[in-house]
Amino acid sequence: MSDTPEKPGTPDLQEPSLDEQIAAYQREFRDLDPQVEQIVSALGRLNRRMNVAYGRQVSDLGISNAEWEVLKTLVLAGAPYRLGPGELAKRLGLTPAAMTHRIDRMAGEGLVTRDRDESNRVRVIVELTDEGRTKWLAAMRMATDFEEELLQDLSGDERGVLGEMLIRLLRRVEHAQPDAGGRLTDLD
Amino acid sequence: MSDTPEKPGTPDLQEPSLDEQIAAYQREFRDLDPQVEQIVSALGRLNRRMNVAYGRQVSDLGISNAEWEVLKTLVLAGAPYRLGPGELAKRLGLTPAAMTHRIDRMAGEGLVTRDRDESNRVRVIVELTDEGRTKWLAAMRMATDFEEELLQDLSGDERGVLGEMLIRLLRRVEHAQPDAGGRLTDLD
DNA sequence: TCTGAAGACTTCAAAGCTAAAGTTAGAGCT
DNA sequence: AGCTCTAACTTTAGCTTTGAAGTCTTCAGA
Repeated sequence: MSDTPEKPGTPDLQEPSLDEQIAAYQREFRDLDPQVEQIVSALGRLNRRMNVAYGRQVSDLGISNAEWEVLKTLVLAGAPYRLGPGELAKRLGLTPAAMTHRIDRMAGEGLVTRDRDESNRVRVIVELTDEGRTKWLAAMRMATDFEEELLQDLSGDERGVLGEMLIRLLRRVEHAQPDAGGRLTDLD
Repeated sequence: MSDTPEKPGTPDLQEPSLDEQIAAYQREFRDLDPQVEQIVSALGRLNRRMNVAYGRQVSDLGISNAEWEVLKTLVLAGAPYRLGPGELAKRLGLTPAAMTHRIDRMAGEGLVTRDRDESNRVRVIVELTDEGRTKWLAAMRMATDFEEELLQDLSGDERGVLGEMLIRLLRRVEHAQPDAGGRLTDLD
């Protein structure tokens, strides 16, 4: 009964420290480059933690991380904040089937509307509602506060350097085409 | 018919470029710090792409990303590569229920064994099989090759700087305790 | 105009996860 | 011994996602 009090839905996550982990890997796998491993593992852990943090924040608004992703995508499309399910699915990396269900829920919650395109009745138009936009804005404020806090220890120069390096890595992964050898391709 | 030929299970993922995305956000949200946004978005995208890449690689070994996580955790525990379901669940950030099912599958595939602890029959011991260890090793080789390729453009010095900065960020997120205000907490 | 084909979702069945409700073994009292 | 409590899984019900199989336009040809 003394353990960390957490919101349900978020198990505890007890990992060995990064240093311990790298040391253990080196014992088991001689060829490991500890510097590379440090970067890769830190990236992975950072992301996990960040996603949890985002999830908790937006849950206070009554939405899930998944729903927030949809809101962001619609806002990014620009006014009038409309996209078809297929396009949404592509940008979010989901199957169209999953998108259908997600839109169902969100429409039920009043975050978006779903209508047939009258000029081409095969198409469907998903549009952000005012409520959806309001929630997006609130989530955005919380997220940017959190992100600023996260980067607090880095100076402006350091941030520039970090951003530049990450973008170089990103380019390497994004530009790598789906290839025969099974390396370097996209999506989660 | 002309689109990228991909393995099934991995939708296309068509996002706007990072620059476009940041520009769009600035139009919609005045307070945005583009430098922060660049770092955060790049982190997120990098991780998505990397996870997909890992997933494709290990699928060639007939295992899923989820199974590979379990193999890694067992190996990290060190010889004789044993852990209980509860401990595994904590380290992987899963519920015990999910762990039970995952172990079921993996035991069925011969990657691990599941036995009751004779000295304390409430406990269960999950142990890596030789086959499991072999697959872990093969996956590890593919992963490290991929990671080395990913970091190819960074010099040794740059890698050091990057790693150090990421660890500083990680510390900030990991040390932040689950708190009342709903910020900075853990798990995926 | 009718037919066939393609495109854009939607529906359906099955996989994998979470939350909550069991089970069962070991521990501490009385 | 007998009881109750707790710990460590397992089981059950319900979601969310995927892959595959529809359904319903629209368009191009015959």
